[in-house]
Amino acid sequence: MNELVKKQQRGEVTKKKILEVALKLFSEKGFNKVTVDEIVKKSDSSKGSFYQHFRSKSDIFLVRFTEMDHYYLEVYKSFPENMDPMEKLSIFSQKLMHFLENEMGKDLMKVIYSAALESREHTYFLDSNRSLFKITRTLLEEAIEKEKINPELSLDDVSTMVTQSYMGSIYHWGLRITDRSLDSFSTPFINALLIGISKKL
Amino acid sequence: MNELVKKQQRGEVTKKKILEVALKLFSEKGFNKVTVDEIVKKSDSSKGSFYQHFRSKSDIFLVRFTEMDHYYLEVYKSFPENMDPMEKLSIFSQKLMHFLENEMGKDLMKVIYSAALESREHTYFLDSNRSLFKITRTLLEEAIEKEKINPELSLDDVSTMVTQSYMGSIYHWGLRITDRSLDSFSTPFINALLIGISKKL
DNA sequence: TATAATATCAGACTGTAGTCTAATTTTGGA
DNA sequence: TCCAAAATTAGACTACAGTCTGATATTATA
Repeated sequence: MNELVKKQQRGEVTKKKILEVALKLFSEKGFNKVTVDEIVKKSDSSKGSFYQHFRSKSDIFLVRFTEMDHYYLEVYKSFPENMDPMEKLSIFSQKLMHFLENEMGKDLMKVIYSAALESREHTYFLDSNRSLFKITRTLLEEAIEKEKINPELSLDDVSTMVTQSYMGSIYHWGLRITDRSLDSFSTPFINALLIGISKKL
Repeated sequence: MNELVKKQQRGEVTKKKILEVALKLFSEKGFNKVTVDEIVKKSDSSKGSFYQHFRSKSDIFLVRFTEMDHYYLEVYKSFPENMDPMEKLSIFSQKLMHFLENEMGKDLMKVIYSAALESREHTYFLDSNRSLFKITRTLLEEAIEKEKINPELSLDDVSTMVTQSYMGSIYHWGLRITDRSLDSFSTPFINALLIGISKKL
């Protein structure tokens, strides 16, 4: 065991150290007040190591963001089999937003949202949200099968709309200087959208 | 006349020159490939002048973006008096997105959306959209008066939702590498939202 | 018109993210 | 075990947005 750990690449240890120190500094002082030089100094590392393990300063946040994939899956699996798929979607979205605000925080979300627009690799954001998109797509697929959704809309259509509504909620909240919670903004919005795409009786 | 022009502050002439040169360079090479040094050199100006007239490099784009206020008002005023307010909103939104894509362009929109998240002055974005928000709010007010909207929703609620849907449409489109137009993404989304906030019969 | 206050301008300077190169360590195959 | 290839590391260096200072021009006021 010990040997196995030791045989793990030295690099992984360094990466973890840098990640920890960086996240600690970001939470203490805010992303913009922390420099990469400070991070590498306080983690007894170097610029070379930093950029060996992370593509950019904001990549630190992206790594944390992406690590949380498993949470979405847990929420998804927690739904009872027979629950209305539109209700699942609504609750899933609400829990997602609550999670993003409380576990990730506004600073992180703003940095990621901004960096995604600036990054030339379009994979940046979409990759790290892949498992999230997969879940909402699955839920929407179920809703279509159960004829809960306006039959004029395709799975791609509604899947895009849900993505747009998530992005709109988060971006809007990121801009506002407010104490109101993200989900207090997002829930009415997403629920209105879900009504809008529902099959009319 | 000539005298009046001459009496205009020297500064305004410089500002205009910088703006023109910068926009030309941005459209030729893209925002990120143009440096402020290049802009001031090619406009026979200096860093001092640049930052005298603009708060930042991206402020150039914001100025252009904000100059276009009057367009929204024209569209708004073009609607016949008796048109359904929800239809007005739908058409207004569609024209807005078409305008943003074709007159502003994706590069500009991405830069502005990203800079807004990074700027410490929260006025950055909201200010430059003030007249837009005013119009959508007026349209929503009219819709509420005519009882077209779910009475459980306040004007603030629906106004926020429309803003969220605009931001979501634009942000989502900004991320995607696609030839599809912005309004082909935004229109179904915004229309679904409008259905979702409508008063049920 | 004289002068003080303000606006404009030039360009050197600073801060910081990210790159590059060369040294060192680790690993995997012979 | 030995060595070549690959991974890791250090830190000097570059690029560039934005700041600062001091000079010059313009305007407002007396």
